Amino acid sequence: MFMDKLRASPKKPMATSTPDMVVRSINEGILKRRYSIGQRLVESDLTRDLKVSRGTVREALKTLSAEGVVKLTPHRGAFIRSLSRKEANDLLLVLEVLCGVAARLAAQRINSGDHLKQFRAATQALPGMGNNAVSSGFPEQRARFYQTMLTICGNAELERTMPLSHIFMFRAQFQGLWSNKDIAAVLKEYQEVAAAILAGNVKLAETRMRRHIRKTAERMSKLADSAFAVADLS
Amino acid sequence: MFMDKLRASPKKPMATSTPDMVVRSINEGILKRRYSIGQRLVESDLTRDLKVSRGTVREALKTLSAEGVVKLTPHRGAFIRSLSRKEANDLLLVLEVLCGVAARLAAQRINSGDHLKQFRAATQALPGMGNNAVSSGFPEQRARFYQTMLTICGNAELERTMPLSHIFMFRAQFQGLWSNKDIAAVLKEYQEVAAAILAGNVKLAETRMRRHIRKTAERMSKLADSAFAVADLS
DNA sequence: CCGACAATATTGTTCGACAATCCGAAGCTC
DNA sequence: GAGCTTCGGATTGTCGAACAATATTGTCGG
Repeated sequence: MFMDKLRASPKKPMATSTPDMVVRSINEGILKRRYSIGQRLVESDLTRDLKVSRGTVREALKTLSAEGVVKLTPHRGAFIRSLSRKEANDLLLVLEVLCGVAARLAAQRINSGDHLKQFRAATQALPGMGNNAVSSGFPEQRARFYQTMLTICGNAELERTMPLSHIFMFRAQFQGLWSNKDIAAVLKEYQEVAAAILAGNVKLAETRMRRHIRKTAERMSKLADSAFAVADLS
Repeated sequence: MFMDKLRASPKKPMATSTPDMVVRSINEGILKRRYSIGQRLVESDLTRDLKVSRGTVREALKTLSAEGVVKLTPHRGAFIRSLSRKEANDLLLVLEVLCGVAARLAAQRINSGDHLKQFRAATQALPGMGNNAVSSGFPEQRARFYQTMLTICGNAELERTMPLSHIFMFRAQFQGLWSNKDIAAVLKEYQEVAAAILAGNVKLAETRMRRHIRKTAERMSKLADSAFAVADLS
Protein backbone atom coordinates (compact mmCIF):
# COMPACT_ATOMS: atom_id res chain seq x y z
CA MET A 1 0.00 0.00 0.00
CA PHE A 2 2.47 2.58 1.19
CA MET A 3 4.97 1.31 -1.29
CA ASP A 4 2.46 1.83 -4.04
CA LYS A 5 2.00 5.45 -3.17
CA LEU A 6 5.68 6.04 -2.93
CA ARG A 7 6.00 4.63 -6.37
CA ALA A 8 3.69 7.29 -7.75
CA SER A 9 6.73 8.77 -9.45
CA PRO A 10 6.86 8.89 -13.29
CA LYS A 11 7.62 5.18 -13.18
CA LYS A 12 4.74 3.05 -14.38
CA PRO A 13 3.48 0.16 -12.26
CA MET A 14 2.15 -1.28 -15.55
CA ALA A 15 1.70 -4.93 -14.80
CA THR A 16 0.78 -6.54 -18.11
CA SER A 17 -2.87 -7.44 -18.25
CA THR A 18 -4.00 -11.04 -18.46
CA PRO A 19 -5.13 -10.89 -22.10
CA ASP A 20 -1.74 -9.46 -22.99
CA MET A 21 -0.06 -12.41 -21.40
CA VAL A 22 -2.19 -14.71 -23.51
CA VAL A 23 -1.29 -12.72 -26.61
CA ARG A 24 2.38 -12.99 -25.82
CA SER A 25 2.10 -16.65 -25.05
CA ILE A 26 0.54 -17.36 -28.42
CA ASN A 27 2.97 -15.12 -30.28
CA GLU A 28 5.84 -16.89 -28.61
CA GLY A 29 4.22 -20.24 -29.33
CA ILE A 30 4.22 -19.41 -33.02
CA LEU A 31 7.81 -18.22 -33.00
CA LYS A 32 8.97 -21.25 -31.03
CA ARG A 33 7.11 -23.62 -33.31
CA ARG A 34 4.75 -24.82 -30.63
CA TYR A 35 1.90 -23.87 -32.90
CA SER A 36 2.06 -24.64 -36.58
CA ILE A 37 0.91 -22.43 -39.40
CA GLY A 38 -2.78 -22.82 -40.08
CA GLN A 39 -3.40 -24.59 -36.80
CA ARG A 40 -6.71 -24.08 -35.14
CA LEU A 41 -6.77 -22.53 -31.68
CA VAL A 42 -9.59 -23.90 -29.58
CA GLU A 43 -10.76 -21.62 -26.81
CA SER A 44 -11.26 -24.39 -24.29
CA ASP A 45 -7.71 -25.66 -24.83
CA LEU A 46 -6.30 -22.23 -24.19
CA THR A 47 -8.37 -21.70 -21.06
CA ARG A 48 -7.10 -25.02 -19.76
CA ASP A 49 -3.45 -24.57 -20.68
CA LEU A 50 -3.14 -20.95 -19.64
CA LYS A 51 -5.51 -21.08 -16.69
CA VAL A 52 -7.50 -18.04 -17.71
CA SER A 53 -11.16 -17.53 -18.31
CA ARG A 54 -12.79 -17.79 -21.67
CA GLY A 55 -13.58 -14.09 -21.86
CA THR A 56 -9.91 -13.33 -21.45
CA VAL A 57 -8.96 -15.77 -24.17
CA ARG A 58 -11.49 -14.19 -26.47
CA GLU A 59 -10.12 -10.72 -25.89
CA ALA A 60 -6.64 -12.01 -26.64
CA LEU A 61 -7.81 -13.63 -29.85
CA LYS A 62 -9.49 -10.39 -30.89
CA THR A 63 -6.22 -8.57 -30.41
CA LEU A 64 -4.27 -11.19 -32.33
CA SER A 65 -6.81 -11.01 -35.11
CA ALA A 66 -6.47 -7.24 -35.32
CA GLU A 67 -2.70 -7.68 -35.53
CA GLY A 68 -3.19 -10.14 -38.35
CA VAL A 69 -1.58 -13.01 -36.48
CA VAL A 70 -4.64 -15.21 -36.36
CA LYS A 71 -7.64 -15.37 -38.61
CA LEU A 72 -11.06 -15.40 -36.98
CA THR A 73 -13.77 -17.28 -38.82
CA PRO A 74 -17.33 -16.98 -37.45
CA HIS A 75 -18.45 -20.10 -35.62
CA ARG A 76 -15.23 -21.89 -36.54
CA GLY A 77 -12.72 -20.21 -34.33
CA ALA A 78 -9.21 -18.84 -34.61
CA PHE A 79 -6.49 -20.16 -36.90
CA ILE A 80 -2.84 -19.24 -37.02
CA ARG A 81 -2.75 -17.14 -40.12
CA SER A 82 -1.47 -18.82 -43.20
CA LEU A 83 -0.74 -16.70 -46.24
CA SER A 84 -1.75 -17.50 -49.77
CA ARG A 85 0.51 -16.33 -52.56
CA LYS A 86 -1.58 -13.24 -53.09
CA GLU A 87 -1.86 -12.45 -49.41
CA ALA A 88 1.90 -12.74 -49.00
CA ASN A 89 2.44 -10.40 -51.91
CA ASP A 90 -0.12 -7.94 -50.57
CA LEU A 91 1.57 -8.01 -47.20
CA LEU A 92 5.01 -7.38 -48.64
CA LEU A 93 3.69 -4.49 -50.69
CA VAL A 94 2.52 -2.79 -47.51
CA LEU A 95 5.59 -3.81 -45.54
CA GLU A 96 7.81 -2.31 -48.21
CA VAL A 97 6.60 1.21 -47.63
CA LEU A 98 6.22 0.88 -43.88
CA CYS A 99 9.67 -0.60 -43.36
CA GLY A 100 10.97 2.02 -45.76
CA VAL A 101 9.59 4.80 -43.61
CA ALA A 102 10.90 3.10 -40.49
CA ALA A 103 14.41 2.90 -41.91
CA ARG A 104 14.22 6.52 -42.99
CA LEU A 105 13.11 7.73 -39.57
CA ALA A 106 15.66 5.59 -37.80
CA ALA A 107 18.47 7.03 -39.91
CA GLN A 108 17.12 10.51 -39.28
CA ARG A 109 17.22 10.07 -35.52
CA ILE A 110 20.26 7.86 -35.19
CA ASN A 111 22.39 10.63 -33.74
CA SER A 112 20.11 11.77 -30.94
CA GLY A 113 20.12 10.26 -27.49
CA ASP A 114 21.87 6.92 -27.27
CA HIS A 115 20.23 5.64 -30.43
CA LEU A 116 23.52 5.05 -32.13
CA LYS A 117 24.77 2.91 -29.28
CA GLN A 118 21.55 0.92 -29.07
CA PHE A 119 21.34 0.29 -32.76
CA ARG A 120 24.97 -0.62 -33.09
CA ALA A 121 24.51 -3.20 -30.36
CA ALA A 122 21.45 -4.62 -32.09
CA THR A 123 23.19 -4.89 -35.46
CA GLN A 124 26.44 -6.32 -34.17
CA ALA A 125 24.52 -9.33 -32.96
CA LEU A 126 23.36 -10.07 -36.49
CA PRO A 127 25.29 -12.80 -38.31
CA GLY A 128 28.02 -11.43 -40.47
CA MET A 129 28.17 -8.17 -38.58
CA GLY A 130 31.40 -8.72 -36.77
CA ASN A 131 30.60 -12.08 -35.25
CA ASN A 132 30.40 -15.58 -36.67
CA ALA A 133 27.80 -17.55 -34.74
CA VAL A 134 25.53 -17.73 -37.73
CA SER A 135 22.82 -19.93 -36.36
CA SER A 136 22.65 -18.80 -32.76
CA GLY A 137 19.17 -17.42 -32.44
CA PHE A 138 19.00 -15.64 -35.73
CA PRO A 139 15.25 -15.07 -35.50
CA GLU A 140 15.69 -13.46 -32.10
CA GLN A 141 18.47 -11.22 -33.35
CA ARG A 142 16.42 -10.15 -36.32
CA ALA A 143 13.51 -9.42 -34.02
CA ARG A 144 15.78 -7.26 -31.92
CA PHE A 145 17.02 -5.47 -35.01
CA TYR A 146 13.52 -4.51 -36.09
CA GLN A 147 12.42 -3.74 -32.56
CA THR A 148 15.33 -1.39 -32.05
CA MET A 149 14.73 0.30 -35.36
CA LEU A 150 11.08 0.91 -34.52
CA THR A 151 11.92 2.24 -31.09
CA ILE A 152 14.41 4.68 -32.53
CA CYS A 153 11.78 5.91 -34.98
CA GLY A 154 9.77 7.20 -32.06
CA ASN A 155 6.59 7.04 -34.10
CA ALA A 156 3.88 5.33 -32.10
CA GLU A 157 1.57 5.14 -35.07
CA LEU A 158 4.16 3.27 -37.06
CA GLU A 159 4.65 0.83 -34.21
CA ARG A 160 0.92 0.27 -33.99
CA THR A 161 0.51 -0.17 -37.71
CA MET A 162 3.45 -2.47 -38.30
CA PRO A 163 3.75 -4.79 -35.34
CA LEU A 164 6.75 -7.05 -35.41
CA SER A 165 4.37 -9.96 -35.32
CA HIS A 166 3.82 -9.46 -39.04
CA ILE A 167 7.43 -10.13 -39.75
CA PHE A 168 7.49 -13.10 -37.39
CA MET A 169 4.42 -14.52 -39.03
CA PHE A 170 5.93 -14.21 -42.44
CA ARG A 171 9.13 -15.77 -41.26
CA ALA A 172 7.44 -18.63 -39.48
CA GLN A 173 5.57 -19.68 -42.58
CA PHE A 174 8.57 -19.80 -44.87
CA GLN A 175 11.34 -20.74 -42.48
CA GLY A 176 13.40 -23.65 -43.72
CA LEU A 177 12.43 -23.10 -47.34
CA TRP A 178 15.20 -20.71 -48.32
CA SER A 179 18.31 -21.77 -50.16
CA ASN A 180 21.74 -20.98 -48.80
CA LYS A 181 22.07 -18.39 -51.51
CA ASP A 182 18.86 -16.74 -50.35
CA ILE A 183 20.07 -16.62 -46.78
CA ALA A 184 23.39 -15.14 -47.76
CA ALA A 185 21.62 -12.50 -49.81
CA VAL A 186 19.32 -11.61 -46.93
CA LEU A 187 22.23 -11.20 -44.56
CA LYS A 188 24.02 -8.96 -47.01
CA GLU A 189 20.91 -6.82 -47.40
CA TYR A 190 20.57 -6.43 -43.65
CA GLN A 191 24.17 -5.35 -43.42
CA GLU A 192 23.65 -2.73 -46.08
CA VAL A 193 20.50 -1.40 -44.48
CA ALA A 194 22.14 -1.27 -41.07
CA ALA A 195 25.17 0.51 -42.48
CA ALA A 196 23.01 3.17 -44.10
CA ILE A 197 21.06 3.74 -40.91
CA LEU A 198 24.20 3.91 -38.79
CA ALA A 199 25.63 6.42 -41.23
CA GLY A 200 22.51 8.51 -40.84
CA ASN A 201 21.99 8.42 -44.59
CA VAL A 202 18.25 8.96 -44.68
CA LYS A 203 17.63 8.46 -48.36
CA LEU A 204 19.89 5.46 -48.69
CA ALA A 205 18.44 3.72 -45.67
CA GLU A 206 14.93 3.93 -47.09
CA THR A 207 16.01 2.84 -50.53
CA ARG A 208 17.96 -0.15 -49.27
CA MET A 209 15.24 -1.28 -46.92
CA ARG A 210 12.64 -1.12 -49.67
CA ARG A 211 14.94 -2.99 -51.98
CA HIS A 212 15.35 -5.69 -49.33
CA ILE A 213 11.61 -6.17 -49.09
CA ARG A 214 11.23 -6.23 -52.86
CA LYS A 215 13.99 -8.81 -53.13
CA THR A 216 12.25 -10.85 -50.47
CA ALA A 217 9.12 -10.76 -52.58
CA GLU A 218 11.10 -11.98 -55.57
CA ARG A 219 12.67 -14.82 -53.63
CA MET A 220 9.30 -15.76 -52.26
CA SER A 221 7.71 -15.87 -55.66
CA LYS A 222 10.08 -18.68 -56.58
CA LEU A 223 8.89 -20.93 -53.76
CA ALA A 224 6.72 -23.93 -54.54
CA ASP A 225 2.95 -23.80 -54.18
CA SER A 226 3.14 -26.11 -51.20
CA ALA A 227 4.61 -23.26 -49.16
CA PHE A 228 1.41 -21.27 -49.44
CA ALA A 229 -2.12 -21.58 -48.19
CA VAL A 230 -4.85 -22.14 -50.71
CA ALA A 231 -6.50 -18.95 -51.87
CA ASP A 232 -9.20 -17.59 -49.67
CA LEU A 233 -12.59 -18.25 -51.16
CA SER A 234 -14.59 -16.06 -48.83
CA MET B 1 -18.30 -26.89 -55.73
CA PHE B 2 -20.96 -26.08 -58.27
CA MET B 3 -23.49 -25.57 -55.55
CA ASP B 4 -21.04 -23.43 -53.73
CA LYS B 5 -20.78 -21.19 -56.69
CA LEU B 6 -24.54 -20.87 -56.90
CA ARG B 7 -24.84 -20.13 -53.24
CA ALA B 8 -21.92 -17.73 -53.32
CA SER B 9 -24.09 -15.15 -55.03
CA PRO B 10 -23.25 -11.55 -54.12
CA LYS B 11 -25.40 -11.88 -51.07
CA LYS B 12 -23.54 -13.15 -48.07
CA PRO B 13 -25.31 -14.88 -45.20
CA MET B 14 -22.83 -13.04 -43.02
CA ALA B 15 -24.95 -11.68 -40.22
CA THR B 16 -22.69 -9.13 -38.61
CA SER B 17 -21.67 -10.25 -35.16
CA THR B 18 -22.83 -8.35 -32.12
CA PRO B 19 -19.43 -6.85 -31.29
CA ASP B 20 -19.21 -5.60 -34.86
CA MET B 21 -22.52 -3.84 -34.46
CA VAL B 22 -21.17 -2.12 -31.37
CA VAL B 23 -18.04 -1.13 -33.24
CA ARG B 24 -20.08 0.34 -36.06
CA SER B 25 -22.37 2.10 -33.66
CA ILE B 26 -19.45 3.81 -31.96
CA ASN B 27 -17.71 4.65 -35.20
CA GLU B 28 -20.91 6.18 -36.50
CA GLY B 29 -21.39 7.97 -33.20
CA ILE B 30 -18.03 9.65 -33.65
CA LEU B 31 -18.72 10.60 -37.23
CA LYS B 32 -22.17 11.92 -36.38
CA ARG B 33 -20.84 13.90 -33.45
CA ARG B 34 -22.76 11.92 -30.87
CA TYR B 35 -19.48 11.32 -29.12
CA SER B 36 -16.97 14.09 -28.76
CA ILE B 37 -13.21 13.78 -29.12
CA GLY B 38 -11.59 12.64 -25.92
CA GLN B 39 -14.88 11.54 -24.41
CA ARG B 40 -14.81 8.62 -22.07
CA LEU B 41 -16.81 5.55 -22.97
CA VAL B 42 -18.20 3.80 -19.92
CA GLU B 43 -18.92 0.13 -20.35
CA SER B 44 -22.11 0.17 -18.35
CA ASP B 45 -23.52 3.02 -20.44
CA LEU B 46 -22.85 1.10 -23.62
CA THR B 47 -24.40 -2.09 -22.30
CA ARG B 48 -27.49 -0.12 -21.35
CA ASP B 49 -27.80 1.92 -24.55
CA LEU B 50 -26.99 -0.88 -26.96
CA LYS B 51 -28.59 -3.70 -25.01
CA VAL B 52 -25.62 -6.00 -25.20
CA SER B 53 -23.60 -7.77 -22.56
CA ARG B 54 -20.47 -6.37 -21.07
CA GLY B 55 -18.25 -9.01 -22.61
CA THR B 56 -19.49 -7.98 -26.02
CA VAL B 57 -18.82 -4.33 -25.30
CA ARG B 58 -15.32 -5.19 -24.18
CA GLU B 59 -14.58 -7.09 -27.36
CA ALA B 60 -15.79 -4.14 -29.37
CA LEU B 61 -13.60 -1.75 -27.43
CA LYS B 62 -10.62 -4.03 -28.00
CA THR B 63 -11.27 -3.90 -31.70
CA LEU B 64 -11.65 -0.14 -31.71
CA SER B 65 -8.46 0.17 -29.74
CA ALA B 66 -6.59 -1.95 -32.26
CA GLU B 67 -7.94 0.27 -35.02
CA GLY B 68 -6.69 3.29 -33.13
CA VAL B 69 -10.15 4.80 -32.73
CA VAL B 70 -10.23 4.67 -28.96
CA LYS B 71 -7.46 4.65 -26.44
CA LEU B 72 -7.60 2.04 -23.70
CA THR B 73 -6.10 3.01 -20.38
CA PRO B 74 -5.82 0.31 -17.70
CA HIS B 75 -8.43 0.66 -14.99
CA ARG B 76 -9.62 3.95 -16.48
CA GLY B 77 -11.47 2.76 -19.51
CA ALA B 78 -11.82 3.75 -23.14
CA PHE B 79 -11.56 7.26 -24.54
CA ILE B 80 -12.30 8.50 -28.00
CA ARG B 81 -8.82 9.06 -29.28
CA SER B 82 -7.60 12.59 -29.28
CA LEU B 83 -4.39 13.39 -31.08
CA SER B 84 -1.59 15.52 -29.76
CA ARG B 85 0.42 17.52 -32.24
CA LYS B 86 3.08 14.86 -32.38
CA GLU B 87 0.61 12.01 -32.68
CA ALA B 88 -1.16 13.79 -35.52
CA ASN B 89 2.13 14.29 -37.31
CA ASP B 90 3.11 10.67 -36.75
CA LEU B 91 -0.21 9.51 -38.09
CA LEU B 92 0.06 11.64 -41.22
CA LEU B 93 3.55 10.37 -41.87
CA VAL B 94 2.23 6.83 -41.97
CA LEU B 95 -0.91 7.79 -43.84
CA GLU B 96 1.18 9.48 -46.49
CA VAL B 97 2.84 6.30 -47.63
CA LEU B 98 -0.21 4.10 -47.16
CA CYS B 99 -2.53 6.40 -49.07
CA GLY B 100 0.19 6.78 -51.65
CA VAL B 101 0.31 3.05 -52.21
CA ALA B 102 -3.47 2.93 -52.29
CA ALA B 103 -3.66 5.60 -54.97
CA ARG B 104 -0.98 3.83 -56.97
CA LEU B 105 -2.74 0.48 -56.82
CA ALA B 106 -6.10 2.03 -57.62
CA ALA B 107 -4.69 3.73 -60.71
CA GLN B 108 -3.05 0.47 -61.71
CA ARG B 109 -6.30 -1.45 -61.57
CA ILE B 110 -8.70 1.24 -62.68
CA ASN B 111 -9.29 -0.37 -66.07
CA SER B 112 -10.17 -3.86 -64.95
CA GLY B 113 -13.66 -4.91 -64.06
CA ASP B 114 -16.09 -2.08 -63.49
CA HIS B 115 -13.60 -0.18 -61.39
CA LEU B 116 -13.66 2.81 -63.66
CA LYS B 117 -17.42 3.09 -63.41
CA GLN B 118 -17.40 2.67 -59.62
CA PHE B 119 -14.68 5.18 -59.07
CA ARG B 120 -16.15 7.72 -61.44
CA ALA B 121 -19.41 7.52 -59.55
CA ALA B 122 -17.64 8.00 -56.22
CA THR B 123 -15.67 11.00 -57.42
CA GLN B 124 -18.54 12.73 -59.19
CA ALA B 125 -20.28 13.00 -55.86
CA LEU B 126 -17.40 15.02 -54.46
CA PRO B 127 -17.92 18.78 -54.36
CA GLY B 128 -16.46 20.55 -57.33
CA MET B 129 -16.47 17.39 -59.42
CA GLY B 130 -19.30 18.31 -61.72
CA ASN B 131 -21.89 19.12 -59.06
CA ASN B 132 -22.38 22.10 -56.83
CA ALA B 133 -23.97 20.96 -53.57
CA VAL B 134 -20.86 21.72 -51.63
CA SER B 135 -22.09 21.03 -48.14
CA SER B 136 -24.37 18.07 -48.71
CA GLY B 137 -22.74 15.31 -46.75
CA PHE B 138 -19.17 16.04 -47.63
CA PRO B 139 -17.78 13.69 -44.97
CA GLU B 140 -19.89 10.86 -46.33
CA GLN B 141 -18.77 11.53 -49.88
CA ARG B 142 -15.17 11.62 -48.86
CA ALA B 143 -15.61 8.37 -46.97
CA ARG B 144 -17.07 6.84 -50.10
CA PHE B 145 -14.15 8.12 -52.12
CA TYR B 146 -11.59 6.47 -49.89
CA GLN B 147 -13.67 3.32 -49.50
CA THR B 148 -13.97 2.91 -53.24
CA MET B 149 -10.30 3.51 -53.74
CA LEU B 150 -9.39 0.86 -51.20
CA THR B 151 -11.81 -1.63 -52.70
CA ILE B 152 -10.33 -1.14 -56.13
CA CYS B 153 -6.86 -1.73 -54.74
CA GLY B 154 -7.88 -5.29 -53.92
CA ASN B 155 -5.21 -5.51 -51.24
CA ALA B 156 -6.70 -6.92 -48.07
CA GLU B 157 -3.60 -6.14 -46.06
CA LEU B 158 -3.81 -2.51 -47.01
CA GLU B 159 -7.44 -2.39 -45.97
CA ARG B 160 -6.59 -3.98 -42.66
CA THR B 161 -3.67 -1.68 -42.03
CA MET B 162 -5.33 1.57 -43.02
CA PRO B 163 -8.92 1.44 -41.91
CA LEU B 164 -11.01 4.38 -42.96
CA SER B 165 -11.66 5.04 -39.31
CA HIS B 166 -8.25 6.68 -39.14
CA ILE B 167 -9.25 9.28 -41.62
CA PHE B 168 -12.61 9.79 -39.93
CA MET B 169 -10.91 10.18 -36.61
CA PHE B 170 -8.54 12.76 -37.96
CA ARG B 171 -11.35 14.61 -39.63
CA ALA B 172 -13.57 14.57 -36.58
CA GLN B 173 -10.95 16.18 -34.42
CA PHE B 174 -10.21 19.08 -36.73
CA GLN B 175 -13.54 19.62 -38.41
CA GLY B 176 -14.67 23.20 -38.30
CA LEU B 177 -11.16 24.53 -37.82
CA TRP B 178 -10.17 24.92 -41.44
CA SER B 179 -10.30 28.19 -43.27
CA ASN B 180 -12.20 28.57 -46.52
CA LYS B 181 -8.89 28.68 -48.31
CA ASP B 182 -7.90 25.38 -46.73
CA ILE B 183 -11.14 23.77 -47.81
CA ALA B 184 -10.81 25.01 -51.34
CA ALA B 185 -7.27 23.67 -51.48
CA VAL B 186 -8.35 20.27 -50.20
CA LEU B 187 -11.08 20.01 -52.80
CA LYS B 188 -8.63 20.89 -55.53
CA GLU B 189 -6.21 18.26 -54.32
CA TYR B 190 -8.92 15.61 -54.32
CA GLN B 191 -9.83 16.52 -57.86
CA GLU B 192 -6.25 16.17 -58.98
CA VAL B 193 -5.80 12.83 -57.27
CA ALA B 194 -9.05 11.52 -58.69
CA ALA B 195 -8.11 12.68 -62.16
CA ALA B 196 -4.78 10.88 -62.00
CA ILE B 197 -6.38 7.67 -60.81
CA LEU B 198 -9.09 7.84 -63.45
CA ALA B 199 -6.43 8.36 -66.09
CA GLY B 200 -4.63 5.28 -64.82
CA ASN B 201 -1.48 7.33 -64.32
CA VAL B 202 0.16 5.21 -61.64
CA LYS B 203 3.09 7.44 -60.80
CA LEU B 204 1.11 10.66 -60.81
CA ALA B 205 -1.65 9.25 -58.63
CA GLU B 206 0.81 8.27 -55.95
CA THR B 207 2.68 11.56 -56.11
CA ARG B 208 -0.46 13.65 -55.90
CA MET B 209 -1.94 11.66 -53.06
CA ARG B 210 1.24 11.94 -51.06
CA ARG B 211 1.38 15.62 -51.76
CA HIS B 212 -2.17 15.97 -50.52
CA ILE B 213 -1.30 14.33 -47.22
CA ARG B 214 1.83 16.43 -46.85
CA LYS B 215 -0.17 19.58 -47.52
CA THR B 216 -2.66 18.46 -44.93
CA ALA B 217 0.16 18.14 -42.45
CA GLU B 218 1.29 21.66 -43.28
CA ARG B 219 -2.19 23.08 -42.88
CA MET B 220 -2.59 21.24 -39.62
CA SER B 221 0.67 22.58 -38.22
CA LYS B 222 -0.80 26.07 -38.46
CA LEU B 223 -3.73 25.26 -36.20
CA ALA B 224 -3.80 26.59 -32.66
CA ASP B 225 -2.71 24.46 -29.73
CA SER B 226 -6.29 24.26 -28.53
CA ALA B 227 -7.07 21.92 -31.43
CA PHE B 228 -4.78 19.24 -30.03
CA ALA B 229 -4.70 17.01 -27.03
CA VAL B 230 -1.99 17.55 -24.50
CA ALA B 231 1.05 15.40 -25.06
CA ASP B 232 0.87 11.91 -23.71
CA LEU B 233 3.05 11.55 -20.66
CA SER B 234 2.84 7.78 -20.35
C1' DC C 1 -5.83 25.39 0.66
C1' DC C 2 -3.79 20.80 1.65
C1' DG C 3 -3.00 15.98 2.89
C1' DA C 4 -5.04 11.61 4.68
C1' DC C 5 -8.69 8.69 4.81
C1' DA C 6 -13.30 6.60 3.60
C1' DA C 7 -16.90 5.85 0.19
C1' DT C 8 -18.06 5.15 -4.43
C1' DA C 9 -17.61 4.06 -9.29
C1' DT C 10 -15.54 1.53 -12.80
C1' DT C 11 -12.75 -1.82 -14.75
C1' DG C 12 -10.45 -6.68 -14.71
C1' DT C 13 -11.44 -11.35 -14.45
C1' DT C 14 -13.88 -15.47 -13.42
C1' DC C 15 -17.72 -18.75 -13.61
C1' DG C 16 -21.78 -20.88 -15.38
C1' DA C 17 -25.39 -21.12 -18.61
C1' DC C 18 -27.79 -21.50 -22.95
C1' DA C 19 -28.65 -20.79 -27.98
C1' DA C 20 -26.61 -20.96 -32.59
C1' DT C 21 -23.79 -23.12 -35.63
C1' DC C 22 -20.48 -26.28 -37.65
C1' DC C 23 -18.60 -30.91 -38.35
C1' DG C 24 -18.44 -35.67 -38.81
C1' DA C 25 -20.71 -40.09 -38.40
C1' DA C 26 -24.56 -42.98 -38.89
C1' DG C 27 -28.12 -44.22 -41.51
C1' DC C 28 -31.10 -44.22 -45.68
C1' DT C 29 -32.12 -44.59 -50.70
C1' DC C 30 -30.90 -45.95 -55.15
C1' DG D 1 -20.74 -48.11 -53.08
C1' DA D 2 -22.07 -43.16 -54.12
C1' DG D 3 -24.92 -39.63 -52.82
C1' DC D 4 -28.02 -37.51 -49.73
C1' DT D 5 -30.29 -36.60 -45.14
C1' DT D 6 -30.40 -36.67 -40.30
C1' DC D 7 -28.60 -36.57 -35.90
C1' DG D 8 -25.63 -35.61 -32.07
C1' DG D 9 -21.38 -33.89 -30.19
C1' DA D 10 -18.12 -30.18 -30.17
C1' DT D 11 -17.28 -25.39 -30.37
C1' DT D 12 -18.33 -20.72 -30.71
C1' DG D 13 -21.54 -16.50 -29.64
C1' DT D 14 -23.79 -14.10 -26.17
C1' DC D 15 -25.66 -13.38 -21.82
C1' DG D 16 -25.87 -12.54 -16.69
C1' DA D 17 -24.02 -12.35 -12.17
C1' DA D 18 -20.41 -12.08 -9.08
C1' DC D 19 -16.14 -10.60 -6.88
C1' DA D 20 -11.42 -8.51 -6.67
C1' DA D 21 -8.44 -4.69 -8.05
C1' DT D 22 -7.93 -0.10 -8.96
C1' DA D 23 -9.13 4.81 -9.82
C1' DT D 24 -12.00 8.76 -8.64
C1' DT D 25 -14.53 11.45 -5.67
C1' DG D 26 -16.05 13.16 -1.33
C1' DT D 27 -15.07 14.26 3.49
C1' DC D 28 -12.64 15.61 7.29
C1' DG D 29 -9.36 17.87 10.31
C1' DG D 30 -5.58 20.90 10.23
